[in-house]
Amino acid sequence: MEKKYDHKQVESNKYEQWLQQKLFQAGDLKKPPFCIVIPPPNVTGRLHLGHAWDTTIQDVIIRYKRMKGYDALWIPGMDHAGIATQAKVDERLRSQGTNPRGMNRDEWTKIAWSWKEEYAKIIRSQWGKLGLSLDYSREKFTLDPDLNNAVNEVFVTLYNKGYIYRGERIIHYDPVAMTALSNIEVIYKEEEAILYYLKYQLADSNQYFTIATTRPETIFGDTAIAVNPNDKRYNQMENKMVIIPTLDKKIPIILDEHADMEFGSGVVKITPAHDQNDFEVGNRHNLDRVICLNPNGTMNNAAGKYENMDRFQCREKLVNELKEKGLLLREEKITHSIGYSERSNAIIEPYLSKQWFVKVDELAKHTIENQKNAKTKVNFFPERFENVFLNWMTNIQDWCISRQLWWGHRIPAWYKDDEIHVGKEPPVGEGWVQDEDVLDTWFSSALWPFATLGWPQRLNRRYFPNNVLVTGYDIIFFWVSRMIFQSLEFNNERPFQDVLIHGLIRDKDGRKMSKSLGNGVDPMDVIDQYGADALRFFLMSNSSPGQDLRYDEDKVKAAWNFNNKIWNATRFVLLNTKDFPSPKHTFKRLSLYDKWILARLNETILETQKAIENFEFNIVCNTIYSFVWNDYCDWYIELSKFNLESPTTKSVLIYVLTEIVKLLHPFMPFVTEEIYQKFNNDQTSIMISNYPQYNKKLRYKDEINKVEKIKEIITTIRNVKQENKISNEYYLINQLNREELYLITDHQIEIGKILKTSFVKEKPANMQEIIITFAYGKIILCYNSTTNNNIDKEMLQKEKETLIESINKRTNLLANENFTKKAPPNLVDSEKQKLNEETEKLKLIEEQLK
RNA sequence: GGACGAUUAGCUCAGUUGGUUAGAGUGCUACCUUGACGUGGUAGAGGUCGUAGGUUCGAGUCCUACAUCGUUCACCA
Repeated sequence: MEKKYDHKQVESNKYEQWLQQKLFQAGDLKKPPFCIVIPPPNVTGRLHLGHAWDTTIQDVIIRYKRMKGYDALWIPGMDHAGIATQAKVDERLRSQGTNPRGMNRDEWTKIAWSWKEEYAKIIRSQWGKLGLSLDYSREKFTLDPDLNNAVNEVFVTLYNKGYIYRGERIIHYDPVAMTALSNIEVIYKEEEAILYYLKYQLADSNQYFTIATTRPETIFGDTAIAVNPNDKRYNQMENKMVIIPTLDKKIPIILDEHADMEFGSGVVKITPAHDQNDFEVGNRHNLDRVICLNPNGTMNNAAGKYENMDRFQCREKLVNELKEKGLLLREEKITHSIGYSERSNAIIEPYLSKQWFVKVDELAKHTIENQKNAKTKVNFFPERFENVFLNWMTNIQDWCISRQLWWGHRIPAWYKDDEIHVGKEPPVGEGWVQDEDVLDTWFSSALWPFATLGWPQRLNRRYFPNNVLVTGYDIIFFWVSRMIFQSLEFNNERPFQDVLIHGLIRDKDGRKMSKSLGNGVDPMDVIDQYGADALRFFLMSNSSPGQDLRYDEDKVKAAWNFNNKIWNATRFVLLNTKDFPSPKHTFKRLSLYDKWILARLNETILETQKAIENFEFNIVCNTIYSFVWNDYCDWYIELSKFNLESPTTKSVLIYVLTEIVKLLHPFMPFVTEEIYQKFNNDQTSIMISNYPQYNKKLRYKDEINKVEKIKEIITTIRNVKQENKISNEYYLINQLNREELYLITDHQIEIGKILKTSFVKEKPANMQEIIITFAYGKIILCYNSTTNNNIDKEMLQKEKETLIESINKRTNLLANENFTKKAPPNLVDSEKQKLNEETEKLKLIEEQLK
């Protein structure tokens, strides 16, 4: 074995072997089922650290459950990611000199599919590097034919129920991706903008209104101006006409509550085709809807001479014209929020168009109702995210699902004149034309937990509902909520019992990782440098449920160091158990230390078990880490060195190490497999070994106390030795109380070896002494020095002071009847005992100070 | 404006249902190179737990208010 841990060597080939042995494949019907479906990554690119985190959590759960005896199924898959992928494919085509929109749809789609295959390969290889135990025999893609069938089934059913409708509405329109978006695909940012005050002249007088707008180019879509019916300044002017600035067009003055008397001049322009509120005003007053923008973000013929000019260029030119004509009264800086497209980052335009929508209120009601039933609800971890979810569900708006793209599930609707046919199959007869649009990607993702399990043909109920879904809080609205309401609607059941929500990965300075900041970290680079085990252990041990995680390379290094520590512990065990593995394993005549480490292991298993079931992986990692490093390596291995010829010691060394690698396997699959194989005769994988189990019989409370006492004595002596700068020539005299006296006498050989000294009966001549005080007696340290031992006195004095302080505190506490009456009795007892010990110790110290 | 989260050691973070000397990693200081590991070992310094009140025998933990940072929803002519 190499002295330095080599992650590249250890991690190579293992994944292929696991695959070959079909260890990731589920389906053993004798075992209880357990199922997770992966949140399908987009086929737009490579996996990032967020994916690594998300999937590692799932792999930990799956590997743990598999070792616990479950038929653990983890279904892999990928998402077609409509807008994002189409943009990437287009970008590539353009860079090759092809205009993607000039292609025919089928040709383009072929290219998109080859893109998909290309990236699917990359993603699969990255999953492999991470060590994810995915059952590839069940892999799905959101555009697969069976998924398409599920999508159509859902669309047609909801349409027939009246939950899906087509209508002309104001939607969020992305002029770069040239498609409609749902409201949650818009990201609002607070920004400074200019509020332009425009002069709307009355048609038949010199009087005018001052109207403020941040989007002057939309005046071409104005069809009225509105004042509040209660506004005495203007309400008598209803139905009079005003002239749109720069245009020779008259529009009426209307009375509507929408106009806020307090805001600006109290008069607002109404642009029904480019503003949600105005659209509603328009409906109330039967106003025309004038669209003044083309789908690509340029002005249309309603803008007259500005036709075909970009919307922002038009704004600039128009403002100049208004200025020249004296129609711009003033400009004012304001901050307001501007909507950007989540995908293309283009400024969103509210736009009147005919789109498909899901009417969500009934579905939402059902979902909210279901959350009140403890037996059928989806359990959120951490719980607080349930409120976030319910809050959104309560205020939900209809979901715009049509997208003007080529990459996606085409809407199963056909038109012929005024007729419409919605169905899984095209209508018979001539002249029908299918809707050009596709569905929102999330429409298909929403079916993921059951569409991947054979729905609607035959839903595999064995794995449904899924046991747990793992995802980040950023997609609760996009995905989690939609999976829940669709599953309740179509299966009358939750899609998963539990949903585990994690945070986002940030950079070392707490900033979001993003392409534009260039602060992203490629998990494959990290794996190359430190190994997947180190990356995984870093991710799992440094995060707490629902909280964001800062990426810190130093912490990955620390995880690597842990790897190296285990590796070298293994080296030690192997070097010293050459005749093992053999059938000679024995736990006969266990020593005090053997019992101690077995009991500590047992405690570790118990804590691990408890925490892992609660998804508290940081606790699991830290518990195992400290057991391995502080108990097994620092103490047990050190102590074992004085007893290495004993087969029992060898057996315990191997046994505990084997249990350690099993405990760690879900977190660090590669190195644990490597080590497990070194002690495993039959060559079966650690993946299918049994996860360590707590054993009530191995508590050895007495032995734990004894060893903890020995550790305390050793540590205290080391401390005194260092504080007093005592060289290695020193001796100890045991003057402890009876019980402890014998404890130390029984083990004085190894204690002496560890402390590099020995016990003597009397102080050797010419030596000075320091008395080390414990609650249970004293040990005298004899040392060879010409210096006086004032330091010793100072130390004692200091110790005395803190002791007195503590004794006073405790005495007061115990004198307080409220405490002794109300506090739990065991607490009161332990306080009394501590007080006794402290008083004893104080006596001894005072004696010495005399 | 509503809701949620964060505020604990120099830094990054844990801290279960309140239990009395608040933990880890990293960094820092001193010492140690006897074969598991110097990517290590040993010992140590370092915190009035954001502020102010309150409940309680007892508060980092529960309640109220405030402050700072962040997230999110809504509004935005």
